[in-house]
Amino acid sequence: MNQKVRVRFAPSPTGGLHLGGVRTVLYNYLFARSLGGDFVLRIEDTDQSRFVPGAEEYILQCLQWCGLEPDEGPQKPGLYGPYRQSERKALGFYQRHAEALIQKGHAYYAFDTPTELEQMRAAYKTPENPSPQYDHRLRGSMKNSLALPAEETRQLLDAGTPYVIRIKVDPDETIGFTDLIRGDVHFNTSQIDDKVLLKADGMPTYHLAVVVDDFLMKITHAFRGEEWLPSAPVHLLLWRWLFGEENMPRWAHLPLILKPDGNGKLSKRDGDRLGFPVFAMNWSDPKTNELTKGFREMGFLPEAFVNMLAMLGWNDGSGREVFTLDELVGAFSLERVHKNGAKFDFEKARWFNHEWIRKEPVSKYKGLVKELFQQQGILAEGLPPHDKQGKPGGETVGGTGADAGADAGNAHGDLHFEKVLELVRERCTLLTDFVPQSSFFFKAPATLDTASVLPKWNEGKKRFFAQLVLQMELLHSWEAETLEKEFKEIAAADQIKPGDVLLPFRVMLVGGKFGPGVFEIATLLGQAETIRRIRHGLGVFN
RNA sequence: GGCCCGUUGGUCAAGCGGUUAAGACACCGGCCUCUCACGCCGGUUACGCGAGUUCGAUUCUCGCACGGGCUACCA
Repeated sequence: MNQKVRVRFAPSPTGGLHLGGVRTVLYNYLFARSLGGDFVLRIEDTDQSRFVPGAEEYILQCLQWCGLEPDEGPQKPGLYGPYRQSERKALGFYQRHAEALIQKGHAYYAFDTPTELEQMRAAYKTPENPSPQYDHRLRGSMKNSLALPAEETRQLLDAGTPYVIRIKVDPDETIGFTDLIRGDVHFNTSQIDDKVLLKADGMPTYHLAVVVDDFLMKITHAFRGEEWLPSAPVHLLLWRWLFGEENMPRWAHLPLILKPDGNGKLSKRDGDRLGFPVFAMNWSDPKTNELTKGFREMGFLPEAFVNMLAMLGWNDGSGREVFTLDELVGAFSLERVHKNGAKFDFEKARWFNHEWIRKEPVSKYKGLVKELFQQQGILAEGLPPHDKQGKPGGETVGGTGADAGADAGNAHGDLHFEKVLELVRERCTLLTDFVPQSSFFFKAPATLDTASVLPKWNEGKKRFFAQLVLQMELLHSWEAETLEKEFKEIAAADQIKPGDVLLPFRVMLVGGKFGPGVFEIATLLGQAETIRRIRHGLGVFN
């Protein structure tokens, strides 16, 4: 009754970790945390043909990135190991239970070869029944221990003939269970086929493994995608015969995440096609070397990714959308999980990220942004950027302004770097946006948007900027307010509307028509660099 | 084909017998403004269809339609 809540995420190590997979983890996690339960990671590597090296480590890294780390798993064994099904198979966990089912008359040996199965399907296929099943109707005419004389079965077994073990589902019974999300669900056993439980290689299929492992690992609540609903009756039967239906975990079949356009469930292909990630992190297939982009590398904050996923199929009813993981733990309830699938909307995902970039302290992600700058060659570790550009040492202004502070590699530079991020963050949707939005702070623009300036460029403006440079050089304080005041005074003296020279000023500093307020920019740029850029701009425009 | 699940604006969704049917994203106007963004104001767009139950159905029931999932020695 009052047993401890235990949930599990049981992925197959076959490739990248899909959005839907992460959401399943998330709901598992939220449910377990909110009830003080355990969250277990179990690796379902029973299909050798689909096993991909590195996939397990990758999954773990994804969970770490998302902040959804399991309490137990292959790398953190608890009392219910091992946590890889291949290892559990080696211990005979599954074979034993499959045999037990045969003893009880609920399973049987089947010797049909893959070719024979194909032949059967071809032979019985009709327009009304396009996919004939190996079931109570057909098993009598197949090669199995139910149809064959006992003697022949023994001989086949003794001869080492490859076999599988199939569940024996008897017809005409209605079985059902109460799904935590969907309510009562019923099935008629006449529709259920004799699924393979143990494969010829001795590995269990998902059906046997999930039941045996959930029992052995004392799983109390099992979440999985809706695509599993049709096989739930098989699992229910297995529970009934093996461990008792009353011990079966409560099931919760989660709605699917669908393609944004058209219909069907979201696949990696859709992401490639529509230009957005589907995997949590970059995944490169070891066989094909094909690289698939992940949300992380695309510039998403894990907090935003998780938040977005949580809202895809659940909400707290209040209209609130932005939640931290801890807040989600507090607010989450299975009753409010939707039944219907949701089309994935990348725009909305971007919006969540934007919210999080604005919400989090920049210190939380400045390291990531710094890396992006370094990748682009805009910032080098430990080197003041302007020096790196080969400015003559003598020209370096000691102690004042941006030059001394632009080095993001030391404490002082760090502060400057944070100020820059602070200034541009609200126009960044993805972390990668910081590069185009603020690289001009560290590297003078390579080209200036002359098209926006030249048509209206004249002698008056030329004079104004020459005057501005002179005045700036005399300034002892370098703050946005005084700058703006100075700027406007010169304009007034020259009978120029400030609005007319603001845009050229901006273009000189950043290269184009974008960015935060010009005086804020100039402040962070520093006196020397600002003057330098104005001079350069004058050279270009004249 | 069969079985199962689902169906509120373009998308995510609130609603749980009586509402002018929330809100968010997107979109379209406007304001703010040195640019871009933010912010603010405003706008377009929805209960799949048909029966029933009821004084009254978006809400309950049943059909239909549509969408989705499954139908492997894959998970």
